[in-house]
Amino acid sequence: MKKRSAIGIRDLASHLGMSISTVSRAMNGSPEVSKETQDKIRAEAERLGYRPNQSGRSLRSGSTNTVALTMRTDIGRTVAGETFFMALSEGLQASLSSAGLDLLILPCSSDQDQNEFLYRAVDRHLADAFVISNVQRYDPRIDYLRRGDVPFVALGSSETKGDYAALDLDFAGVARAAVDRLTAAGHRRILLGLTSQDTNSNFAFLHGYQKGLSDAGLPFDEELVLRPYDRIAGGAEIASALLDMKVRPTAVLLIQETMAMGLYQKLNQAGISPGKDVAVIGFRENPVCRYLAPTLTSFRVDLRAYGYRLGEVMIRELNLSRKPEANAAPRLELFPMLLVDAESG
Amino acid sequence: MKKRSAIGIRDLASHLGMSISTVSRAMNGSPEVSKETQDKIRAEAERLGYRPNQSGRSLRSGSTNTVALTMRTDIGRTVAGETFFMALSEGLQASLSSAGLDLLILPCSSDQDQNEFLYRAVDRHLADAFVISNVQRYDPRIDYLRRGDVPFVALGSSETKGDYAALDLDFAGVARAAVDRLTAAGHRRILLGLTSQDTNSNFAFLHGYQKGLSDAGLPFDEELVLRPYDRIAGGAEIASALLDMKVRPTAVLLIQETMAMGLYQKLNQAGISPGKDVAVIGFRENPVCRYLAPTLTSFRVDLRAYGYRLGEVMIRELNLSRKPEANAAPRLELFPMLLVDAESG
DNA sequence: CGAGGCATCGCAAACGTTTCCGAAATTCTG
DNA sequence: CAGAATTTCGGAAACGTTTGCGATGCCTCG
Repeated sequence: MKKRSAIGIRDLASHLGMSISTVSRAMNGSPEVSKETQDKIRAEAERLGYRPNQSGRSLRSGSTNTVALTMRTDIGRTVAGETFFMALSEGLQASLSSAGLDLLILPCSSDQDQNEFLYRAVDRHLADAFVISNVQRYDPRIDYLRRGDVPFVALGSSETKGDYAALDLDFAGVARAAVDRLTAAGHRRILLGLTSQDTNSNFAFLHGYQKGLSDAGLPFDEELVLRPYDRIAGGAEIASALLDMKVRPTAVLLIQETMAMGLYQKLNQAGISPGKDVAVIGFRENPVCRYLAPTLTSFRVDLRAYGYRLGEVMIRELNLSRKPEANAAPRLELFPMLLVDAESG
Repeated sequence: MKKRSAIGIRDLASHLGMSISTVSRAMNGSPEVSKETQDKIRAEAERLGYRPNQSGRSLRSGSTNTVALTMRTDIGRTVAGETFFMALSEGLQASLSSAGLDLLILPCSSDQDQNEFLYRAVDRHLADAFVISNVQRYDPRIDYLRRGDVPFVALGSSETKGDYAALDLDFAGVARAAVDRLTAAGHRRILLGLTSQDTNSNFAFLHGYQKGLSDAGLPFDEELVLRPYDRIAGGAEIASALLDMKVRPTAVLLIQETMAMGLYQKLNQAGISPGKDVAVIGFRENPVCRYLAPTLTSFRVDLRAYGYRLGEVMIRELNLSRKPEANAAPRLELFPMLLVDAESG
């Protein structure tokens, strides 16, 4: 059963007539071994197909040269998460590999607690560093990682205090810009579609929305904020709510662009045409937006670049000699997004 | 820097006043240690927050208790891809965890060679077993894994011979059923939209299509087979081709349902209404299909169940005492799909 | 020419766990 | 009740790698 007699460093060393330590150093590019010997060893390693065993290596050195990205599979299952994680990890991978790091994704299913899930991965030392996604407004994982002194980057902002790195899309900025645009076009009642999750992005989006309103001297009406559960079907919910209102809003701002599908459908059924009777703006452009009719005005982000930047931040964290300050503010970086001027708003 | 003074099995043993071996056995549920001692050890482990170090464990035992799913990120970046892998890995995870196995996703970006990518992961012994996806028509990874005697399941069928397990959606069956349905409705010229990739699913789909035609006594016309590169935009290409044909096809069968978006748009622009003037059937239903107008007729698969089944097959493979037969046929299992009778065809 | 420095490499001790083997304690058998 | 069988546990050797330290040879410099 355990047939796999892979070639080990010992075999390689004896083939070469050299010591294990020299071979090890050569494979790791240590300056202590001469250039020629390195080349010879590398060549022989290639010839014999030797690749260092990761377990032995990380057992001894304590590092795996790997960073793990945690991902909730139930999030991605909505059409929403769509291209997000794939494109992101593509950029992340590219960025990390330039520093000799590997990427690995840890999928956390909906029936698992995402906190316990992370703790387990950390304790088993599956990776040297972690990217946590689906960050909650107050996220205990952040404290855990900081306490354990394991490097990480939060993908998404949080209210949890402390000295750590975080990267997020500019939810607040986008919401504000969208509201600015709508008020400039004369809209005064703007429906806001959030999600039911307790993520910080909801709050940031809401704050941007409020800021945009006050910029225009408009009052904030709690009734105009909706938090449907499902993504696509949530759009229909929002449409229904809109249709039921006595003073009907003339614009809708969606944190989830896929909500536009349900919204469009429901509005059309009611004889209200989106983009004409009601302006619609979505948060993040995705390929589907371009095939809605009318095409959906939204904000574009280069997800691959976003992932690449995420990797850069991670590499910085790994090289950081940490002097943890207790109550410092998170080092939050917001990634820019660009307005895509389409037909719906 | 290496502050992480995690608690080890030695600490736990000395805390308990027992030997390391007993503790190790207790943690692994060995029958050699009495029930009471096990409980006591488990409790203390819980109290101290001890979790076995994965590196040490797998170095000694040679197994990681982990299966890896390889995934191309450029595939997933298409709209359908991500919901596919997310839902799949959710089911897979559930299934594997019932056998005490962990799941881990290895993302392979578009600028990496997916063969080398796998070889590296295998040689470094990142996981005990692998699920390879994006299986090519002749896939060298299969030979590699068989030669190395590492357990794996191919997610997707292949022409590569040998004694190995494979699981796939029933592309051929679906294509045939779709064609049967269309010919029964009187269609005689059916456009077929494949992808430009060299995957076996393209061939299976084509074969099912041909079988369906011959069932109805219709000739096969190579001209009716299109292989656009992009998914959504590919739909537009197909529409253009359709419009240009002298004898215009009255139905379209798509291996990629997202092609329907571009197809619909282009057809509508030309004054041809899909579902009325031209019947359209897609391969796999996804949430978007329901929001197309007209709704897209397609075939449904419970992706979570698909993933769950994948896990079961994997577990079977892991328990299999392998006596590799050289030229045996792959043990291919086809997962059933269900017709969703919608408006477009 | 001798002493010190540098470049290059080998020896052996870890890293944390599993597991073979033997020892001790307990129960069973005749 | 003696001996055998069984249960329960501890000692210690691995697993494959990295790395501190010491050894060797060679070069340089006073």
